[in-house]
Amino acid sequence: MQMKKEAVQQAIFQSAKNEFQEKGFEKASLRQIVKTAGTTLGNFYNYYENKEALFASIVEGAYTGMVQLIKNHHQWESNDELWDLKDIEVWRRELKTLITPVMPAFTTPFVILIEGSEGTRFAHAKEDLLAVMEEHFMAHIEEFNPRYPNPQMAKVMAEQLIFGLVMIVKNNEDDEVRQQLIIEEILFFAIGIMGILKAF
Amino acid sequence: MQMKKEAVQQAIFQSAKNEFQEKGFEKASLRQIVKTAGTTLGNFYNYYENKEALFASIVEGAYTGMVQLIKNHHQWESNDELWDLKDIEVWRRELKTLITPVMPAFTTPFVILIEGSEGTRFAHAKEDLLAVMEEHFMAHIEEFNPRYPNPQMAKVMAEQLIFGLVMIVKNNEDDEVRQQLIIEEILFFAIGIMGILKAF
Amino acid sequence: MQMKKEAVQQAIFQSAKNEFQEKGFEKASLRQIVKTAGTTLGNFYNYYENKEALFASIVEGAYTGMVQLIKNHHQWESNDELWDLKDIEVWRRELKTLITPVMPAFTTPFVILIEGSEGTRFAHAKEDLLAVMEEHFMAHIEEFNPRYPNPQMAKVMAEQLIFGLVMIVKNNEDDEVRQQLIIEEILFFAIGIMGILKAF
Amino acid sequence: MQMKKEAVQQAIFQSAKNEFQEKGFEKASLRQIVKTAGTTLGNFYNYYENKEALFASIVEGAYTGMVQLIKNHHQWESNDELWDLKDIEVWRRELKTLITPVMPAFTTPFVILIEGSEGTRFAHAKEDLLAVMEEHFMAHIEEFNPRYPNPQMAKVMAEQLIFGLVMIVKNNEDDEVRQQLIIEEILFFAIGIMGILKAF
DNA sequence: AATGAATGAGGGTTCATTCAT
DNA sequence: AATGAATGAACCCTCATTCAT
Repeated sequence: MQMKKEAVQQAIFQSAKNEFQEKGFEKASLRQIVKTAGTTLGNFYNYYENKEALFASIVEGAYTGMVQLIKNHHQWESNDELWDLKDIEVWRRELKTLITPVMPAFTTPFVILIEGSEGTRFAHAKEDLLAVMEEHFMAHIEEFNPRYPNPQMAKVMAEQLIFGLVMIVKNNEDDEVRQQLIIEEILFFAIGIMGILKAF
Repeated sequence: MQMKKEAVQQAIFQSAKNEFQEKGFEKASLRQIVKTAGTTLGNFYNYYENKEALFASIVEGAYTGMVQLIKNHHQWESNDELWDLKDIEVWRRELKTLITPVMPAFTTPFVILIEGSEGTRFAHAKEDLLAVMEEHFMAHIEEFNPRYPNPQMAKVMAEQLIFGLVMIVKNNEDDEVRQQLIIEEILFFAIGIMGILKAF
Repeated sequence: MQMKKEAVQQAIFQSAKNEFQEKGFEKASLRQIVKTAGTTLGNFYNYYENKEALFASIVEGAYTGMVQLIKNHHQWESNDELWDLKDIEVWRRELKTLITPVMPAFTTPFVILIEGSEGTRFAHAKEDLLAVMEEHFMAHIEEFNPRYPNPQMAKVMAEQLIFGLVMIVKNNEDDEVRQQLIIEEILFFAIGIMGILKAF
Repeated sequence: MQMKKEAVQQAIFQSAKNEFQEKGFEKASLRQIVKTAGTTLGNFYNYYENKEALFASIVEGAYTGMVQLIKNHHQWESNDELWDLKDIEVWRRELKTLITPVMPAFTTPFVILIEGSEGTRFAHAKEDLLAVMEEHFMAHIEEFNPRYPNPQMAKVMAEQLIFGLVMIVKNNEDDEVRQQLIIEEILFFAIGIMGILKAF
C-alpha cells in the first residue's frame, strides 16, 4: 500500500497542525497524528526526524516572521501621531495600510507558536513578544500619564493583545475577516488605553 | 509515622493547587503533587477518590461561584447607566462597589478552572462563561450600534476579558492590587468598546 | 501479588548482573531483566530510577575501587626489586601478600565495568585503567631496554593483562582460585616481558 | 542515478567493515552503513540478502582461513623444538618464517569474526579457536610440568593470546608492524609460559 | 539498479490507579 | 493512616525488512 510521498507528508503535516493547535506540543500524541493522517508511527520517521522537527516545520516560518516583526518594532512608534487624530475612520484606514504587510504573520502556525510551544526550543517566543509589547505599552504610559498608578496594566495589556490576536486567527478562517478584526482589536486597545490614562 | 488527617489533606491540597495552576489537569503529575506534599501515592487515595476528585475539590467552589455569577448576570446590565457618566473617576468608584462582593470569585481556583480544566467534567466551564460574556458584549453592540460590521469582536472581547482577569489574578498576589487592576481592566474594556462602536 | 521489597530488588539486581555481563549496558534489555526477575517493566521503576541507575548500582563499587587502585599505583613500583629475585616461588609468596588486599576489586561488577559500560558515564573507566597500565609497562621498557624496537607492545600488554584479569574472574567463581590465577597471570606477564626485553 | 554495480557493492562492503568492527553485528546499524556508503536501505537488498549475509561476506574468508589453521594446528607442534633454543634472536627468525604464510589471516575480518559475530551463525568461531588454543596450551603444560597446579591458566592464556592478536591487528594498520608485533606476542607467551611452568 | 514508503516489533520511560500489608 | 509493590496502557523512538514504483 504505497502512496505518493508528498500526499502522506501533507497528511501528517495537516493532522499535526490540528493536533498541535488543540493540545500543544507536549500533550499532542504522535500516535494520534499518524492515525488521523492514515499512516503508522514507524512510517512517520520516514518523513520527519522526530516530534520536535515536525513541530518546527510547522512553526518555523511564523517564528522568523515574528522575530522580524520584533526587530522592526520601532517603526510602529513612528506612526503614533495617529493618536492625535480625532476621526476614528482615518485610524482604520491608516491601520489597514500598516497591518497589510504583516498579515502573513497571523496564521495558524503563529497560534501554535504562541500557545503550544512549551517543551520545545521555541518556548521562549511568547515571552519575547510579550516583553516587547509590554515595553511598548509602558512607553505609552510614560508618555501620556507618567503618574498612572497601575503600571502593572502594561503587562496585562500585552498579554491580552497577543491573546486577542491569537483568538482572532483561531476563530476566523477568512483572511479578510482576520485583517478587519485585527484592526478593530488594535483600535480597541488604543482607545481603551487612552481612556484609562487620560483621566488621572 | 502518622500525621493529623487534616494536615496531610491540606498539604496535598496546596501542592495540587500549585501543580494544577502550572500545568493544568492533564499535564499535572500526582507523583509530583504527593512528593511536594510530603506523602505517598498510596496514601493519596485515602484522602481523595482520584485525580479528578482532587481537582474538583479545588475548583468546585470557584465553579459554583461562577455559575451564580452567570445566573445573576442580568444584574450587571442594570448598572449600565454608568456608560453615560462623563467623569471616569465616578466610574472607578461605582465599579469598586460593584466589584467588591464578587472579588472572592477571582482567586487561584478560578484561574485553574478557566485555564486548566481540560480533561475533566469542568472543561465546559470556560465555554459557559464565555457564552454569557459574548452574549453580553453582543447586547451592547446591539444597543449602541446595531450596524457595527464586526460582531465577531463580541467573542474576541469575551475571551480577552476573561483571559485578562485570569492574568491579573495570576500575576498579583495582593487582593487590593487585584481589585484595582480588575477595575482598570473593566474600565479599559468599557471605554474601548464604546470607542470602536461609536464611530460607525 | 505482593512480595517482600528486598526480594524483588535482589531478583532484579541479580538478573541485571547476568544480563549486563552477557550483553553489556546497551544491548541489555530491561524487558528481559524484569522478565527473568519475575516482575514487570512498570514495577522496575519502583526500584531503580532508570536503566543507567541500575547499572551504576552494580558497578559503582568496582569503579571507586578501581580509582583507588589507580591512585595508589605508584606503590606497585616500589616492590619492583622483586624482579631481581631468582627464585620464582619467592615471587609467588610476595605477590600473594601484595594481591590479597586488592582482591575485592576483582569481581563480577569489575568485569561488567570493564567490558560492558559503553553508553554509560563509566565508559571511560576501561581507558583510564588502560592508560595507567600502559604507562607502567612503558616504564619497564625504558628501564630494562630503552632500545627495544616494539614499544607498541606496551599497549598490547596493558590490554591483554586487563583482559586476562577479566577472564579469570569470569571463568572462576571461587575466590581462592581467582587469587591464585591472578598471581600466575602477573607472574606470567613479568617473566614474559623480561624475556622479550632482555635479548636486545 | 545509477552506479557501476561493483562500485556500490564495494562501498557497502567497506562501510560495513568499519561499522561491524566498531559495533559488532548486533549493534551495527544498516541505516548507518548504507548512509556512509552513499546509497539507500532499499537498494542494499539488491546487493545482499540481509544483514547477516553482508556480515558473512566480510567474515567468511577469515572464517575458512581460521578453520584451515585449526585443522593444521598439529603442524605448530612440530616446530616446538624451538623451545629448547637458547638464543632468542633465533626464535625471532624462526617465528618470522613460520608466521609469514598465515599473516593473511590476521586482518580486519578476523577481528570482526572474533569480536563481533555474536548473533550470527559465526558466533561459535571464537569458541572453536579458543578450544583448540586451550588444548594446545594444555598440551604444553602436560609436557613440561604435569604437576602444575593451575591448569585453568590454559584457557586464560588461550583467550589472552587471541585477544592480543586482535588488539595488534586493530591498533596497527601496517602489515610489517603487525607481523613484528605478532612475533613478539608469541615470544612473550612462549617465555611467559615456560617461566611459570618451570619452577614447580 | 535504485528509491523510499510501509510495517511491526522492540527499545526505555512515565503515568494513574489498585491493593496487600 | 500510611506504605510502596504491582499493573497495564500510553508515551517517543529505532530497527531490519519488504515491496511498489
